[in-house]
Amino acid sequence: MDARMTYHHGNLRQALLDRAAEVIAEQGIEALSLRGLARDVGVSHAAPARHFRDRKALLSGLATEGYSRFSAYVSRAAEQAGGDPVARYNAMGRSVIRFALTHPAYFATFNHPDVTQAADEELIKSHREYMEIVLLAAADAQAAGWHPNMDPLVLMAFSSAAATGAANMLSNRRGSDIFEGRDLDDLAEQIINLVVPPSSDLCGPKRLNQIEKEAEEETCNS
Amino acid sequence: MDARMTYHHGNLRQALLDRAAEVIAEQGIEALSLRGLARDVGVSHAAPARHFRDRKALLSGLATEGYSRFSAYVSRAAEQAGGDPVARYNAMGRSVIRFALTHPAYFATFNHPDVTQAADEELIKSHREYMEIVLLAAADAQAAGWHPNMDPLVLMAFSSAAATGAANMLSNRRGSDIFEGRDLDDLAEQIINLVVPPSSDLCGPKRLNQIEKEAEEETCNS
DNA sequence: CAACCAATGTTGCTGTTGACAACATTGGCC
DNA sequence: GGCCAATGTTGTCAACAGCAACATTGGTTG
Repeated sequence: MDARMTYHHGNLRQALLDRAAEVIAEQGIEALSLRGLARDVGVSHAAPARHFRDRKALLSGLATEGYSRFSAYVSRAAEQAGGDPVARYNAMGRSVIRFALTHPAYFATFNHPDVTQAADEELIKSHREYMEIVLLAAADAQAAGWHPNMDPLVLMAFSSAAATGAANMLSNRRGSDIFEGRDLDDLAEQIINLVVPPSSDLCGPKRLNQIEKEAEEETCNS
Repeated sequence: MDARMTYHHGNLRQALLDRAAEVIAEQGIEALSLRGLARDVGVSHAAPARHFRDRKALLSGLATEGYSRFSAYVSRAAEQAGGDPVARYNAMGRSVIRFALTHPAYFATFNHPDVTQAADEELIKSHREYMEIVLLAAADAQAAGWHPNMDPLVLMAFSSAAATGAANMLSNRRGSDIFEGRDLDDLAEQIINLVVPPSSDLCGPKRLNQIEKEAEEETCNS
């Protein structure tokens, strides 16, 4: 009843993005239509075109916003994890899955064909910023003893693939899958622990002495 | 000019699936329409409805067929890898990525929201069969020394997530991503080697003695 | 202050698509 | 020979994307 009464909406672009996130979370990404959004926001059917050329552009905008939030979310998880770079990287991995489960709408856009095929400059930039955050963190973890001899880019690719793959698997559950009855958070933690051992008790040259001293059990495998 | 002349097509269902795979590979999954397929196959616009209730059902059918091929493809890769269960599992991981790159149409359906949200019985069965193949192979690799103390289901989830995540990442490349100029096959191999060490030189209790004997370098980390 | 104008929103139109209903053709089966 | 289930066709409707022509607004500038 406030801004809606005026001819100009005031912040239509953001209103469309917000409503789009709601619709996706409620009814899935295929149920999204520009005209539907226009109706929901209380605006004529062609108004969205001033802000988003077409459906792809809207999804792309949503993905751009999503990557910003994703970056912030993952960075915050890293900060809260303390000082050990390996523990931080582990926490980042877990946060990827948590983000996918708590913000399914944004996460759904990341892999949507409409978004991945036609990416505009802004989206590419947003995505690259995210990847660079992860790459730096991977390099830090490496410097602290995680796979010391690997190419950091490969390490980043591996861990990103595992984390987003797990996030997909756990959020897109099919009707009767094998994970029936499992605790998702617990499963996620175990998976990420296989990607990045949670603390710095790594199985590598730098740590072999330490391992030998221990009870010869599950330093690397449990 | 052969079967098309008769009133009944003869094998419309399969013709639609085949053409759909072509269209997706050429123009992407969003460009797919039932009416377009009907035109391409030379049949009236409502004929496909006899075989696929709606677009989702078509994609679901394609995914079902895709999982069958996927299972066969991955199983074949395992067979060709020889007898060592760990090497076999590694080969299966690489084959997942190869499948995604060589059969993008089928792979694209696996993660499509229309397919993941409404899965029919057949699709669920087809998907489960694939997962069970992988689960058995994971258990074999485990018995041969790969992460001996972990829950096999978690191991399967981890490696599947990593492999399909990597497949997604490498097939859905955005415009200017970090992997510019890299050899995809090489990247894929390195990633999978981080998931499952290629041969049985594992980093685990059973192998610690062996590690100690070696030159204290990259048994686990390179 | 008045005219202008760029940004934004509206109305109306066209073509495509999905979904449905009524009808036609075919081939197998009794 | 007739029945009938499976399959394909024609016709129709509503929703949508995309476009064009027009309307309203607020800020800018002479």
